[in-house]
Amino acid sequence: MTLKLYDTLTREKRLFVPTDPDRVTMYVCGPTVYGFAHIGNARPVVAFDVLFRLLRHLYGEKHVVYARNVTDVDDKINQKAADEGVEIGVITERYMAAYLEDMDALGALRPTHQPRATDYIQAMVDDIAGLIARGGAYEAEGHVLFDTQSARDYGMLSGRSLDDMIAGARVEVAPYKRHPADFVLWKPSKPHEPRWPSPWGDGRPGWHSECSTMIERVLGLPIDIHGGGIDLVFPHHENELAQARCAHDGAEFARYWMHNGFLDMAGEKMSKSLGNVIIPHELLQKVPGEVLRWALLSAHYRQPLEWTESLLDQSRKALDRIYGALQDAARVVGDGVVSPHPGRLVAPVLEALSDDINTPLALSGLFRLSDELRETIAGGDRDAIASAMHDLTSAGALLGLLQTPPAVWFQGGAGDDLKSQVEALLVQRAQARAGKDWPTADRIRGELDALGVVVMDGPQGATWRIKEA
RNA sequence: GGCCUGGUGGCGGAGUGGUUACGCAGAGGACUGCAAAUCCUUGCACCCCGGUUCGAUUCCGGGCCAGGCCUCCA
Repeated sequence: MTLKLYDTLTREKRLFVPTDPDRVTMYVCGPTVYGFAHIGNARPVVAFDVLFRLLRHLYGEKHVVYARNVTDVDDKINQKAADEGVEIGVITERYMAAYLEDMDALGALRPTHQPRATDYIQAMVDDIAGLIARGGAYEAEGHVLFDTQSARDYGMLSGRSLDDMIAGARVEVAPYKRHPADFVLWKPSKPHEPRWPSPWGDGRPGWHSECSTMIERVLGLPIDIHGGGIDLVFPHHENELAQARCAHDGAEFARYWMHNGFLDMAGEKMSKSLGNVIIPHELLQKVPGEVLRWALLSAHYRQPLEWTESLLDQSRKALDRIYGALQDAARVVGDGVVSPHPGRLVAPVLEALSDDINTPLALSGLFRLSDELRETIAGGDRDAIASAMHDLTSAGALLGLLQTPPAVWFQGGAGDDLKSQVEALLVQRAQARAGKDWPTADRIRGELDALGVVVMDGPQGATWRIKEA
C-alpha cells in the first residue's frame, strides 16, 4: 500500500516517502490558548489525526512521532490575562486543559509531543542569535528582524515574490524594517508584559520563531510532514521555512507541506463580530463528539467545508445507519469477542485514505462495509458476522469512528432510571401484543415516545433507542 | 492591485476521457397489527463559450461567479 499526499510546496500529489520509515515525523501548528477552540480550529486536529492514524497503521505505532505545539505566549493571551487581572499562566493552563478535553471528545489521539513555546524560549534566543551571525537577521530598535532580502527563494512556499509583497502591502511598514516583508523574530516587552532575557534586551519571541525552533528541537530536521490551516501558508509557514533554510544552508526543512481548507458559515468566515462562531465545547453538551468528527471528515480536508445544522443532522443519521448494522450484528453474536481477520482489514477505507486522505470516499467505504455486514447478518453465519463486524470497526478505527458500543451509541443518553422504566414498559407492551391488544400496545408506545424513546419491534423482540432532537 | 483555490443532481459530497459514487431528502413497493428499523425499485448532475478528440463533466484556452491569502487567524 502506497500513500500519496498533496504537497503545498510542489503543488502536486506525490508518493509519500519518509526520511526514515522507523521514525516518521509530523508537526502540526496547534492552538494559541487564550479561549475555547472554535469548530474551525478542530478541522486540522481531526484531519491530521486521521493522517496520524493512517501513518501508525502503515509504519507501526512506535514509528510515528507527531508533535503539535501550544502557543502560550502571545499578545492575545496577554490581553486576556490583563482583562482578568491574572498571570498569563492562569489563562494558558485553563484553555490548554479545555482544548485537550474538547479534542479528546472529537476522538483525536493525543500527539506524541505537545511542546509549549515558553519551554523553548532560550532555544529560540539561541536560534535567533544564529540567524544574526549568518547575516540572515538584524537588530533594530530592540527588535530582531528577519532579513527577507538575504533569503534565497523567500516566497517559495506561498508562490509570491518580494515584489508581489510590496505591491500587495496593506499595512503601514515599521520604519526600522529594511524591507516591508521582514518579520519580527524578537520584540521588546512593555513593562507589564511577560519577558525573557536576551542579548537584545528583555522581550519575547515572534510567533514564527516558535515553530521553527520547536520543530528542530523536538523532531529534528528534516521533518516528513508539516501541517496546518491554509491560512498559515503565508506568512507563518513561509517564515518558518525561511528561518530554517537560513540556519541550515538551504537544507530541506519539511518534506511535505499539508494545509487544510477553511470551514465557513453560510459563505461567511466565522468571526466573533458576526456572532457565528461555533464552539465545540458548547456543542458537545448536546451533540456526540463523533457526530462532529463525522461532519468534519465529510469533505476532503483541502476543500472548504460549510458548517450547517443540516450537516450535523446528516452526520448523525449516517452514524445511526452504521451503528444500526453493528447493533443488529451484536444481537446475533454478542458485543464481545470477534475474531481478527487482518487480511481483509479495511481495504476500501485504507485505499481511500492512502490517496491524499480522501475521507469522503473513506466514509462511503464504511457504508459499503456496513452493507456487507447486513448481508452476513441475513446469512446467519455467526463467524461471518463477527468477521464483518471486525472489518467495519477496524475500518472505523482508522478514521477514529465507530469505537462506541452500539448500545451506548443508541441508549447512552439514558440514565439507569429511564432504562429500567423503559424495560418495564416494554414488558407490558410485549404482553399486550401477545394478546393482540393493539390499543394498549400503542398506548404504551405513546408513553415511551413521551419519554423520548423509539421502539423497534423485531423477530427477537423489541429494541429501543433514544429519540434524537 | 498581487498570489491562490474552487464551481457536480433538491441538499451534502467523491470521482472519471466513453460504463452505478456514496449519504440525506423525494416517489413507489416489500416487511409490520400499525409503526420504526431494514430491504427492493425509481427520478434528478457535472457554470458558460471555444479548442483538442471518434467521444469531455473529466484535458487546454478564455469568460463569468464564489471563496481564501496578502494584517492576528485552523
